[in-house]
Amino acid sequence: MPTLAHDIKQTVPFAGPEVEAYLNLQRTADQLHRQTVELLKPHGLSSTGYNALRILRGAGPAGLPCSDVGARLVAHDPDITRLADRLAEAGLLVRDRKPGDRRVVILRISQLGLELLARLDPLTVELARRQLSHLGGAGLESLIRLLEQARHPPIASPTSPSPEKP
Amino acid sequence: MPTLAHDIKQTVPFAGPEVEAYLNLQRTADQLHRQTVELLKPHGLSSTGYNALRILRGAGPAGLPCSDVGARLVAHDPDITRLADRLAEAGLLVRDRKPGDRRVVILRISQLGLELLARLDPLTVELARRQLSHLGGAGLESLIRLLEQARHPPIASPTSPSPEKP
DNA sequence: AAACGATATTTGTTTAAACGACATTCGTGA
DNA sequence: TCACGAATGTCGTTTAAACAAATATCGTTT
Repeated sequence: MPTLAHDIKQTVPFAGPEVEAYLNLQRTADQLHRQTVELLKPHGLSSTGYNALRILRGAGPAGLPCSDVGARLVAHDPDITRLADRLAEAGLLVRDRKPGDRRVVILRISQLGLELLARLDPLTVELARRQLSHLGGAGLESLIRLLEQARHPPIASPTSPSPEKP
Repeated sequence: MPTLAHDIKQTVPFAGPEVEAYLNLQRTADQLHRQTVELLKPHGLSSTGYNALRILRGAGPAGLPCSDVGARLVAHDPDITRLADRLAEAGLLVRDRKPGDRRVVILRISQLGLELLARLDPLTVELARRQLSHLGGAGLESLIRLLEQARHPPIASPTSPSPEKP
């Protein structure tokens, strides 16, 4: 008779509203993300690739170093090299060495990449609307505010253990 | 002079609140998820594995078929076989054939698995609190409600294209 | 009971993410 | 100018996710 399991069993449903919110967040994000992946798949693009191309479009013809692209991605990808490999092979971006600093590689979106984004943007915008418009204007604003707030905890980076806890 | 890119550039910042909410959702979920992955890593467990074990604990000694576990996971994993392989090899669960129906494989959490969860639960709960408690009780309830609402659009599955749009 | 379709899991293969080691280049200071 | 440390990418390898095909079992019908 494992009292361990028995004790825990009691607390299973939800260990407080924070855990419930966390699980809802992951579940919802995953569900919506999968729909985006499905939308992008027939165009031969991953969601990471799509995000990278949008970042590069935002950077304009000046392009952006690999590291900057990696830092701005929603899911920080430490391996931009291979991501850029695939996008370059598909002709969606171009790679150049930075004139002043030969360490950095500048990524620029190509005309083909711009055209692909121009085709994809209406689709992803429409998808987001189908997914979320029923929350209403006030609901969306509230959700946005709460999510931003969640990403910015008041103190002490949550990854590092609290320095004292006697 | 690519007017295509130029036109789009205007609309880049955010194509409406739904897109802004979507990106915030993905960004926030990814940030919090990575912290959970970091927390679990030293214990040799992936977040999917951790979720699967919690589902099995909730199922009790009766266990649960593979397919049921897959359906209840936050990120529906179509490949439970290999997930169960790893967890079984680590001694965290046991596999049995269902007596009445030899097609289905019943997964049961082991004593070792229960003990691991008992050690991990306080850590994940504390992490969730560090991540989200600053939203406050009202904020958390509001967030939970909005996320649940987001997962349940009023009509027409968002994955299938709307049947008519002339 | 033999055959058919449905269900549940396994297996093989491709693809991408994760992690670490390595190489190149730059800036700085002896 | 030479050496040293930091910054930036690249590459090799391990691990897991994604997808399709194959296998085994069941329930039902003929």
